[in-house]
Amino acid sequence: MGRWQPNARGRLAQAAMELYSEHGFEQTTVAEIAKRAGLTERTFFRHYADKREVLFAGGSVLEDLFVRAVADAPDSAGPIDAVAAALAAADTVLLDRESARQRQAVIDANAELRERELIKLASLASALTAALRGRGVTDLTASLAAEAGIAVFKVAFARWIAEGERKDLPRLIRESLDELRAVASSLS
Amino acid sequence: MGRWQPNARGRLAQAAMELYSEHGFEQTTVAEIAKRAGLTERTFFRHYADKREVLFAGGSVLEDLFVRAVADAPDSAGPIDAVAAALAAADTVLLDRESARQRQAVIDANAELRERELIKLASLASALTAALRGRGVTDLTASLAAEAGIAVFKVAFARWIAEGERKDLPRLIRESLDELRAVASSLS
DNA sequence: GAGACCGATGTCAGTCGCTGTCATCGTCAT
DNA sequence: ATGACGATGACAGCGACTGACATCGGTCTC
Repeated sequence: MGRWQPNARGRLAQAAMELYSEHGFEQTTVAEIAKRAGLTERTFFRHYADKREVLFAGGSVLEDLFVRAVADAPDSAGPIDAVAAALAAADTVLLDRESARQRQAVIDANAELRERELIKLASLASALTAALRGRGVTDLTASLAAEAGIAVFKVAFARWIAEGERKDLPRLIRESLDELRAVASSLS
Repeated sequence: MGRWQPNARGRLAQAAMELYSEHGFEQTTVAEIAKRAGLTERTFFRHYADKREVLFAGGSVLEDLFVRAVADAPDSAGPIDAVAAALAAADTVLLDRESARQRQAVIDANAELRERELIKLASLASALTAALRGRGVTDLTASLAAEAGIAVFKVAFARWIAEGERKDLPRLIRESLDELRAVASSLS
C-alpha cells in the first residue's frame, strides 16, 4: 500500500457532499471537509480551486458530450437540430435522478452555488456556440441556437428533478424544444 | 453641512469603478476603495453586501422596467411579444454606451464578476417569468419565453457593446429576436 | 543497491473578504 | 436641554485561500 489512502480527490468530494447536505454549504468549513476525508485543508485546495468547485468538477464531462454530439450531427441537420441532438445525449450522463436531486437541493439552497452553476451553464453555451461555428454556422445564429438550447436544457432539467415528475429526461427535452418553437414562432 | 460628506454610497461606487478599471478587480482591496472614498472598510460593507455588488446595484432598475413593460403590454400580445416589448424598453435605461463598455470590460476580465452578472440575468429571467404568469401564461411557456428573451438580450447587448458596432440597441434586439424565430422554427 | 529525484501531502504564516459589537457624535423632535 | 436616532469609526475575529518550505514513500539511474 502506498504512503496515502487512495482516491483523495473522491474522498474530498464525498465528504463535501455529505457535509453540505447535512449542515448546509455556508455552515461547512473546508477544514471540516478535509478532516472527514482524512486530509488537511491545504490539500483540499490542491484538488479543488475553491469550496464550490467540488460540486461542479464533473461538469466537463457533460460539456465534452455536448460538443461531440454537435460535431457528430449529420451535415443535413440545421443548428437547432444539432443542439437538440446534443441535449438528447445528456441522459447518457445524467443517470441517477436521486443524486441529481440531492445535489440540486444543495445548490438551490445557496446563492454562491447558484452563481457557480450559472457560469458552468454559460460555459456550456459557449462550448455549444463554438461547436456550431465549427459546422460553419454564423456567429449570431450559433449564439442564439446555443443559448436557446441551454434555456431548454435548464427548463427540462428542472422538470426532471421536480418532485412527482415521472417523464424521462429525453422526453422532457423534446417537449421543451417543441414549446420553444411554438413560443418563438408566434413572434409578431 | 452635515457631519459627513454627502453621497457616501455614490463615492464608494465611483472609487470602486476607478480602481477596478485601473488595477483590476482582484488587485483592488475594499480598504483601498473605502480610503479613496474617504470612508472605512466597514462602511463599504454597510452600503454594499460584498465587493462585487458595487458594480451591480443598479440592476434592479432594469428589472423593474422589464416587469412593468410586460405587465403593461396589451392583452392581445402573446408571451414572446410581451417579452419583446420589455426588451425594447431597455434602451431608456442603457443610455451611455461608453460607460456600459467600460463596466463590461471590468466584468469580462474577472470570473467572479461574470458569475455575479449571470445571477443578475437569471434574476431578470425569473422576474420576467413571474410577470408573464401574471398575464395568465402557463409555467412552461412563461419560463421558455423569459429564458429565450434573456438569451436574446444577452446576444444583442454584447453586439451593442462590441467595438465598431454602429446600430442602436433596439435595432439589435429586433434583429436577434428575428434570428431566434428563424432558428427555432427550423426545428425538425 | 545507494543515492538522486519526484509527487502527494503536511505545516505554518499571512492576506483579505466579511461580520458582530460597541463607541462616537451631529441632528432632530419634544 | 435632553434623549432618541442614524451614519460612521474602531476593533476583534472567523474562514477562504495562497505561498513557501518540509516530509517521505516510490521510482529511476547508474
